[in-house]
Amino acid sequence: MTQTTKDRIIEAALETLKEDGFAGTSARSIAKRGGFNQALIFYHFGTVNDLLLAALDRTSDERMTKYRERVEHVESIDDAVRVATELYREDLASGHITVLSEMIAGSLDRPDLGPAIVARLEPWIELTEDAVRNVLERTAMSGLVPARTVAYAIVALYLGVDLLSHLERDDARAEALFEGAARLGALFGSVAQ
Amino acid sequence: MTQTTKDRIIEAALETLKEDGFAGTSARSIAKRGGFNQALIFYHFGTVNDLLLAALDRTSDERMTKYRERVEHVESIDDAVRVATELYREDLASGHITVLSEMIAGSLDRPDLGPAIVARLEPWIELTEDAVRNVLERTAMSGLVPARTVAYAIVALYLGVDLLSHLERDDARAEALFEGAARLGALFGSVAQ
Amino acid sequence: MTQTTKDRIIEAALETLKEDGFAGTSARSIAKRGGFNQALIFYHFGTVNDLLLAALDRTSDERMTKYRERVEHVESIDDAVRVATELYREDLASGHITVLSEMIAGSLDRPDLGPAIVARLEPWIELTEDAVRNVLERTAMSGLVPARTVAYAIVALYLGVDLLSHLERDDARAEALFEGAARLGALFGSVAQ
Amino acid sequence: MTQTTKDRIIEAALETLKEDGFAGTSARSIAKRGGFNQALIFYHFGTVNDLLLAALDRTSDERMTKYRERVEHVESIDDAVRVATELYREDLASGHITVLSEMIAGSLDRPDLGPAIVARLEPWIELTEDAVRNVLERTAMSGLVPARTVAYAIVALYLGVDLLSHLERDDARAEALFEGAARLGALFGSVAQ
DNA sequence: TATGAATGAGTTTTCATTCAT
DNA sequence: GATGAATGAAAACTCATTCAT
Repeated sequence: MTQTTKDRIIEAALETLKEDGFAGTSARSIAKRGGFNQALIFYHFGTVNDLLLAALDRTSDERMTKYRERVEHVESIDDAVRVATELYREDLASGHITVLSEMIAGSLDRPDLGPAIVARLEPWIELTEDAVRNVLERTAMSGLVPARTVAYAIVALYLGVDLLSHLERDDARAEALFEGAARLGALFGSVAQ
Repeated sequence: MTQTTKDRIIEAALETLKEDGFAGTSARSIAKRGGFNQALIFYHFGTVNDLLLAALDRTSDERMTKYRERVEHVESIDDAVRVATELYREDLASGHITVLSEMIAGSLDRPDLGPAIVARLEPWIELTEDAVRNVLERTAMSGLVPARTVAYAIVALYLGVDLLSHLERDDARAEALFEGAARLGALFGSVAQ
Repeated sequence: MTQTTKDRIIEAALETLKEDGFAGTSARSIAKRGGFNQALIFYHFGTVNDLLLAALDRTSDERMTKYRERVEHVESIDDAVRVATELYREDLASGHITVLSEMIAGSLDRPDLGPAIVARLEPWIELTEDAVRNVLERTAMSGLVPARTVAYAIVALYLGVDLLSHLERDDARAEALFEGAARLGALFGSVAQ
Repeated sequence: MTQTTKDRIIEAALETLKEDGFAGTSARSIAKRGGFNQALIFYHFGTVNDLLLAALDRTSDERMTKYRERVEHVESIDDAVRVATELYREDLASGHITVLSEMIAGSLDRPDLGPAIVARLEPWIELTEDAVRNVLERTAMSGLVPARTVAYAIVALYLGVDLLSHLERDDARAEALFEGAARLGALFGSVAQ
């Protein structure tokens, strides 16, 4: 299947976001990287913002599919930690984390982008909520704490870890965190079951 | 005591950061808000970056003092959650959260700011580590998981929550999270002691 | 043939260089004189430096063509002095001298411009060297002094005279110098042949 | 004898001119190098321009004294070339050439500096004229060409060589020129006497 | 669809100079 | 004499966006 122009533009935007960061991602830099005319961006997407959102949607959709597949089969805390670790590593390798961090960070103070980003975060919280509910029910821990709040905490934690790894340009601490979580998960698992 | 010009500039920078966000914080906008000449910033701070870092240091120092006082007396999980909640609310009210979020987010892809921010984050992780170690020791849970990793997770979570609240311009979810933590804390407290 | 925008910009730059001097030649002043937007300069030339060099190349190329034509037929010292005088007068009238002087002077302590200027001077030294060699050979004076050194001296002298005329805003002394050269040339010519 | 503040400022200006070039010589950079307050420049010299001229006068006066001593005893073309070569080398070593070049180049298009520079050049032309006349008379060549014009040519040549050496950051060609002059001088000397 | 050209508003930073103390 | 603070104007350059073709 031939790649449409819109696709080419979105891909150039994603690459630019990964390589140059949000601040380095301008109509000019995207067009240069993609080898097309600046104006094409405005023809196809109207504004740079809209292109950026489309690009975020692109990676998010891809990742969301993968996440759904895996999360469905999570049954225990052990499972949950293992799957989360795997997905995190994939996110990191694919650059999805970079794009997400850059977009969130870059959108913080842009009234035109912020709300759109928030909306795009919601499905992730819901997905996480499903998984949390799954685990809580099976481990007879439901009722202790609302699944929604736990999900929110997990997403917030994920986001914070992303930002910090990104800032430090080092994910050693994130890895240590996942390891710690694995150990705790094992412990709780044995207690809770 | 009369306020020095440097103070006035720092305060204008903080206000601008709070009101207009990182992207809206330029030499021009700061000077306009503070009612002084743009060039004065460069006279006193050399670069905009340096002013921004000085401003961040200013709020951070103030908060750090408060945090230290309170964290010292934390002895139980209950304590820890209660103090964290209080401090979070103060952070929110004072605007410190806004400034911190904006600075971290804005610095993500600025090679000149990023490392400086990372360095400024370290004392917070250490402070948290002390508190965590305190609690772990007193609740006979040390050894389960390294205090440093827990501290890192807490700071990352705090950061993530800040960013999300900031993005949503609503802290209801953060409040729910603290409430949930209080409940969990109570539960664990009774178990662990 | 219609004039391209690049041409318009180059011409505005040359005019500004002639009227306002190197120090007075900024993106703003060029754009104002040419009646176009400042940003157009950066769109077409990337930097002000590059525009300035393009402008210098423009006049230099024009003059170089003329010089080559005339220098080819130089056979005697008389010829040489006569042609040099004519060319100098044309240079003066066309403003080429002004542009050259301004660019050289202005580039003295600009590490980004200096080397580019030096490179652009070389062809002129070579052209002069050819002419000098021509004359030396025909007048049986070769061997006395290296043609290259004489060429260097002539270019340096030309440059010095340009600067001084420019500084004084008066070329009477330059004219006197050419007259003196003519007289000397006649004398030497009769001796050397 | 203690050094006056004016002296300190002038020296700082000269050093800055030598190290940073004309464009790098601002009130701020001079003050920084000299370790005094910017405003002191304006207190003592009124404007930066006036300080620069005072600095030029300082080196020029020093060199002029030296030149006069040596030029007085010039009697032959050989002498003239030898003395000129020595003085040039001293000028180069002392940095006087740098200051002179920078000032002339920098003043080209500044209506406030240009004329002042021209005035300061005149004594040098006169000094050269004396030397030329000396030599011409003793070598029975007077009448061939006006001493004044020859002097003008020599000064222009000197200036051109300075600028070119300065631009190239290499004085090899200037040295070659002096050598060539020495050879020619020897030849002419033998013919003319 | 696509593009090269064009623009107005914005950025950080540096400048010579002034002024109150 | 000397200084720290302050200022208005200017510099080069980048931005998202528009427009005619």
